[in-house]
Amino acid sequence: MAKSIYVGNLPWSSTEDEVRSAFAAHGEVLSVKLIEDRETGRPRGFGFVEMEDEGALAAIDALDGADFGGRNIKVNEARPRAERSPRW
DNA sequence: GTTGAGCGTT
Repeated sequence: MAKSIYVGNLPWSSTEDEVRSAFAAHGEVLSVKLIEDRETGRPRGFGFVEMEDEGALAAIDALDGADFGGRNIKVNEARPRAERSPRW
């Protein structure tokens, strides 16, 4: 299973490809998800990255507070999210 | 054409 990573303080002009490239340098990136306002469609400036456990820890330790697009991003382990479709 | 702490919906 993979580990979810929260990435905040991102530039509004940043893309998933940039985030994926930055995280891919420290481990295998399974998926990248940038969150944007579902109502207005504007980027919220943060996102989530799925990586393997060791890669996630390495990326968090290496990219937390690192310079990304001219800003120091915040990288931490993401909080558990509610299931999209409960089976019961 | 804007803004700046935060935790997501495919």
